Amino acid sequence: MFSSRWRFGLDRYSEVDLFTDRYEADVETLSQAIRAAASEEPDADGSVLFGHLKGTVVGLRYYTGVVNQGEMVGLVRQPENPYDRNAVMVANIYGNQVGHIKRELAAAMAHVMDNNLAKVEGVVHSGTKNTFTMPVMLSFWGKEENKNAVIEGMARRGYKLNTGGSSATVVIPFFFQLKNAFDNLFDGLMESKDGEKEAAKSVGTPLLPHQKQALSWMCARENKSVLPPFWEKRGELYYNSLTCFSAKEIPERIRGGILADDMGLGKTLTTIALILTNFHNGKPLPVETFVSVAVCECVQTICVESSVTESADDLSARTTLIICPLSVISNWLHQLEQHVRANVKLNVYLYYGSERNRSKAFLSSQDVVITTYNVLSADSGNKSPLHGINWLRVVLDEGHVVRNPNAQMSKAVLGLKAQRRWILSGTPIQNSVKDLWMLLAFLRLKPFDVREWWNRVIQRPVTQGDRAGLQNLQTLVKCITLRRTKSSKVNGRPLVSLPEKAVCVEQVELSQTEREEYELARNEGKNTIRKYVAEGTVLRNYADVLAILMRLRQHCCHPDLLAKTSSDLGKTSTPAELRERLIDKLRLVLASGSDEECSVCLESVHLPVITHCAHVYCRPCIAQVINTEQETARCPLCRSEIKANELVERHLIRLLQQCDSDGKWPSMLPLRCEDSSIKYLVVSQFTRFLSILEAPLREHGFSFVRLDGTMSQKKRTQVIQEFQSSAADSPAIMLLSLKAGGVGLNLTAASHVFLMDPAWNPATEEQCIDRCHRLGQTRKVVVTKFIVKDSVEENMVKIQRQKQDLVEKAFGSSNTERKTSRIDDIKALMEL
DNA sequence: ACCGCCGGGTGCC
DNA sequence: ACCGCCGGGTGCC
Repeated sequence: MFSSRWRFGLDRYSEVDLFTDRYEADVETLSQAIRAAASEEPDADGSVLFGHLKGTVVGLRYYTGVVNQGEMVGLVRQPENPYDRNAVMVANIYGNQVGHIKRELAAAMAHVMDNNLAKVEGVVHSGTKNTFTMPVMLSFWGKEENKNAVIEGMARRGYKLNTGGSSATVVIPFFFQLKNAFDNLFDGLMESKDGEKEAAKSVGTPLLPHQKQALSWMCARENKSVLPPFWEKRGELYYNSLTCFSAKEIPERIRGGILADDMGLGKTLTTIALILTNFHNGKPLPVETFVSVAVCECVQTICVESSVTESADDLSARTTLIICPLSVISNWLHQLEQHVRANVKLNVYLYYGSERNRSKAFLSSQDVVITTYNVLSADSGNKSPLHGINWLRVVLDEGHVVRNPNAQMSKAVLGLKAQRRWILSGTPIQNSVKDLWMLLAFLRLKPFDVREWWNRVIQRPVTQGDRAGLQNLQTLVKCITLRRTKSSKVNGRPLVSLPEKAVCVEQVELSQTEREEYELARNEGKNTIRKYVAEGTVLRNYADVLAILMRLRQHCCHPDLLAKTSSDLGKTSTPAELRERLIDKLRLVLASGSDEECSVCLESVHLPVITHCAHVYCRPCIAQVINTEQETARCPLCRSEIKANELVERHLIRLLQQCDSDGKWPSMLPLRCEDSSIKYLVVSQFTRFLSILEAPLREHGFSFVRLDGTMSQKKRTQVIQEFQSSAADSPAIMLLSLKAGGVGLNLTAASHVFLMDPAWNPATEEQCIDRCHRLGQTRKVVVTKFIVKDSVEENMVKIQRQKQDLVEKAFGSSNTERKTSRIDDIKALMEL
């Protein structure tokens, strides 16, 4: 199953006998990869070349548009043309008309174009000096299924497409190289951008070296007149080497670009510094200060670039408009407050809410106006003040959020008038090359702000694996982007250094009762496993073995965690009552955390089902157990008989948010809040354990929030914001489910981490710790791992690194050697 | 000659 | 356009 485009590509190869069948195995992966990279927009990058045709452009002498040798031209239907409703206009890249396609050919093309059977593109190879007509090479592109219709339709009108060309050739061996290059498109964009610039005095926070570099680069991008990528001066003309277009006037330079630094490197601070440092003519923004002495300092000219040429600018433009997602508005306000000197009066207006001041005069008198994409989008159309102002600068924060060109938001963004344009984004490409178009269009990077040219010159070549296309894309991105990652280095030193991290292991003693209960369970388990070992049935009962381990781990956390067996549900229940209770139980389990671990696969429960003995598993996992053991199938956790038709599924249940919060204060949480500003992450992989912790935390008057996998994205954002706040009444503790949230989760407000129970996979723990031990962390990070002494937890830690291996062996190949070592692992774990 | 041929006028769609 | 086409002038060789 591969895409028609690729089938087409392969047919080509067999035709020209370049490749043999051995490449066919790669086709699936290749097509998938390309599809993923292109997200298939059928009219652009999903198209194949039908063929070429030499045509004629006529009427040159009536129009001013000129073309160069090799220049691409656009073909536009003119159904309203009074002389011929089939008219096809020929225009150069700036949209200046060059001529028309000759009538008879236009009639044939009109049929193809109007029925959307193909897109027709033109390149002029010769005759550019002609007075009256010139030849044009037309190529027809479209969906594979329309190929024959187009070829036949043209042939019927006397035009035979030459289908022997090779422009659509996809050179497979280069593909992976290209794919790799594309993945690294935004890497290493620091070359020759290593000047540093001091921020204006009004910036109160000293910039780090890499931030000074960024400031220097941003000022240069705003002030220096550098030709945009692919433009060069040839005599009196400016020439674009990609499209072969030339113009007398200097192409409009891109004043701005993409700051694509990793999260946490200070894009916001750098942008604030830019606003204050680079006003007109490279001078700082003139701001009022409360202390007269400081006025002199602030207005003082710092480091005026000699190449500043702003004569054509509207010097009355003052305001920088910042557009961001709602969730980061507070961050901007906070950082402006934090980084702008206290004695500096910067006029900042938050253009948000129904009472917002829509006066253009008022808005353009501000230094900074902040608004959201939604407000901008809602405003656009009906006399939007934001669209009526010629801004000094527009900044798109988290710029990658606008990437669907058809969205209202995108149109609103593209309609803004500004002298300088910036995009801030940690991840400028979300999915594919396509995402870049919006960014280039916003920056008005001609000619790529027109989709056709972008598609023809960059997107299609790149998605079809063309080397030159990718190289052009790289050049393009390189010219307008600055990106550093956390691992980038300045003068051989890392950009930022993280504060120290200390990890200590706290051994926890079980109370006497707990120890007795634990030993009981352990001996039971030991005996069971011993029996399996003796019978040689360890592997057949592997799920059971893992369940035993799980129960022991739960013992180490809290007795209430231990799943109740069916006897607790009441043996006298009627089947209907039992079912009712089971549904209730499953609802509780799901409500308290869908990332509950399945005892069979050890992963978060996926497609949860509950057994009649009230244990929750992934449906596929438990189905496999039942399938293997057939009528003798027993619950891996409690050995009750289980039947496939007795499993109760989630979709029968109306999920209710409910927290199981009874429980007793676990003695293992030694919170000492000496410094009241220190915040804590309390992490467990058992969300029910987090629930158990809630009551005692409440009792002891701790303010806390909770983040687990069951929460909606909106709720998560809200909780994170609350926790990250430095306000005095903000929560000091976050109860965090180990697997909740993505890698991007930023919990730097916390500096202490309590890992309440060891995870099978040490990488999971590391990831969790990194949520607070990351850029933005100012304190030393202290991590405490609680391990119950003389328990399975200790052994778990010992074999943590082998866990992945263990699971693989459990469900992997049937290799005898592996089986033996697997059994050894289990024996070690149980101290057998 | 209801043709052919010549040469001037003319010219996108 | 150093073309093609059109239409008026013209007409044996």
